[in-house]
Amino acid sequence: MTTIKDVAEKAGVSVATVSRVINNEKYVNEDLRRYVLKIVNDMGYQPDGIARGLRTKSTNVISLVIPDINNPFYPEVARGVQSVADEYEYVVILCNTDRVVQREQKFVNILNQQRVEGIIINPSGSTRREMNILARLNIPVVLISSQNILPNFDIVMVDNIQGVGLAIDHFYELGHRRIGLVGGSREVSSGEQRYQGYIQSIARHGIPVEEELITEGKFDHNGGYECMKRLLKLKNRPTAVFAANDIMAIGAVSAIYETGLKIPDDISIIGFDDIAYSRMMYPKLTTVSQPKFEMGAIATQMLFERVTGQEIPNPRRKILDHSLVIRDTTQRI
Amino acid sequence: MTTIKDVAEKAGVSVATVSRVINNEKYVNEDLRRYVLKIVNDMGYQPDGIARGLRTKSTNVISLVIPDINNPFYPEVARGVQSVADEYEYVVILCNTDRVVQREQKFVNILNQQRVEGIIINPSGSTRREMNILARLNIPVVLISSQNILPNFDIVMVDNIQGVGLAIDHFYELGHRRIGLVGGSREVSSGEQRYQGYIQSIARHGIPVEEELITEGKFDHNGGYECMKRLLKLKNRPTAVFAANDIMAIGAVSAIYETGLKIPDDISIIGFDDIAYSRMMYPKLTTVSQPKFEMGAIATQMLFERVTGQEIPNPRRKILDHSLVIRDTTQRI
DNA sequence: CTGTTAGCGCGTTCAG
DNA sequence: CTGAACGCGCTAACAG
Repeated sequence: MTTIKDVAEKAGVSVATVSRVINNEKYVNEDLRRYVLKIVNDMGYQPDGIARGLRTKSTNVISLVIPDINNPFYPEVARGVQSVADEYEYVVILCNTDRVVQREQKFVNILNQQRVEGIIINPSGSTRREMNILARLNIPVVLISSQNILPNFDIVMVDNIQGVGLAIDHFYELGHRRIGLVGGSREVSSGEQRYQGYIQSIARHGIPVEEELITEGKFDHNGGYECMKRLLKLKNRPTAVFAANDIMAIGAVSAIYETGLKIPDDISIIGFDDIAYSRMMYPKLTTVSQPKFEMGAIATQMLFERVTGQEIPNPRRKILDHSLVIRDTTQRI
Repeated sequence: MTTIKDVAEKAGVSVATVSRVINNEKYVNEDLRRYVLKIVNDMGYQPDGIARGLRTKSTNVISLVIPDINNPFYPEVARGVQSVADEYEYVVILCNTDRVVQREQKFVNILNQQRVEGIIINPSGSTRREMNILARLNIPVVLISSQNILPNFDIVMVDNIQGVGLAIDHFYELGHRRIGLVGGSREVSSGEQRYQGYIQSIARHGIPVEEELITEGKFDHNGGYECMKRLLKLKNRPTAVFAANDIMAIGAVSAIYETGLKIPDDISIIGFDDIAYSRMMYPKLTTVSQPKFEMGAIATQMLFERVTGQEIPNPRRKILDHSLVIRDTTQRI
């Protein structure tokens, strides 16, 4: 690796001058600048980001920590993150925890050591202990799609309770009264919130909440499949089902098809997220849409406002718009 | 941030001793070690990865550069990469180029400056120029699912030509003779190879190659959709279609459904990759399966063999097994 | 406008 | 077994 010193020697100037040239500082003679630049190019010199980082206390890297890279929701968020990170000339380290909290903590530790300048995270769990670990880091943290137990972090999310409300309202208007829940793990905040949204909406319509209609599983395809299986075994099975996310909804669809039932003729179904696949599948999935790319982009924007040292005293909470996208998996009873 | 010096002062020892303790070196008194360790924990000291990196010339980070994070194929590969990176206590910087070559080059430059220790890449393009840029880096590079123009890099891939052969053979055995191609961009090597596989297999069965049955589009849902649209407009449309990857196949399915045709009754279809959706959708997609997770894991393993300085003289080429997974989108004519 | 000097935080000699 | 001194490659003062 050629260093700044090599360049300086070859150019017959001091390292300081080379440093000034490559950092585009003023106060360097135009001719000299051009000359040095030429040498830099000739030698293929690229400044060592590590050494520079040690000096400037900046690494130009942030990180995105997510629970499930196989759920297309997160890649879409990641694209949003990258798009604004690009503007700032930052790279992003993507960490996928596969929902194991222990891995998440290990990542956070390593990231801290690597001196990333900020973290955007959708926690794999939401206990106070985990939040404390994040709080102890001395770098900005933005939470995505997650309720904060400690009021320390900026948050970007949609209103899950209202979102689920839209879904249940739609079922109600279509005449459904026996509505099941294919719920996600209530140990993560979106799981809990969507559960609450279900309960509240059902109650609001004066429908009795029935335990047997409520299931809970992992936030993935198999989780949805298993939950739906249970619902289908009921003597009096639901005519409509809300699933806590699209992947679970797709799992539920698989379960329903397996028993020979038709969608939406026999059972209506609504998901949450509006991943790309929802409009690629047949029948196309009715779902509560949340702005994934924007969520990543806005979170990153908020992160950089802190990374760049702007003093923003209070944690901010940004609620993004959601909407019900009615497609082909819902039908009047 | 507390530094090694702070710890040393508090413990009343030299920084060298603290360094030895945290790096688990021998030759330090057991009692002293325990004492220092306690101080380290009390103060919550974490060594600065940047400073350490400057000294040791190692950053403990590698990178994975992919063209399309929205194609579930790549997240699966990424999981494989992460799984072995974890073992080595490395983190991985994920760069998504959205298939723009220019972005890829920018990433590679930044990564080089950040002194990542190795790169796993599925190039967004495959020109000699791009390969040269990679070759000039002085770090190990492993190519995934990509032919190498320059014989400089380790490669992990499946035999695309044989893979497509499996698909065409299956069509042939089912009685199909009019077989269309929903092809991916031939500017990337997997696109070109799968095209060649199609041509060769068709010819091998003594079927005349017809230009009108061959289309080419972007390697995504819309690409497949557009290609299929063109095929459907033909006076004499194909009875079977091979798509260059599953996402394109799903796009083709959308196009077919839009015209009211049935799958597989009216048209049979086979994809490539075997992404998770392929078995979640209805009808379930027949496809050529390649081992995604393993591909990432093996590539990373090969990368680390070079990162850790083992002298492996010749570039290696690892061909992984593929197989045809027959599901519900193919049928006897 | 340019060069000299001094660290950033750490790991590594080399003495002791 | 332990400590003092040096330097990794770079940028930030401070002189000139």
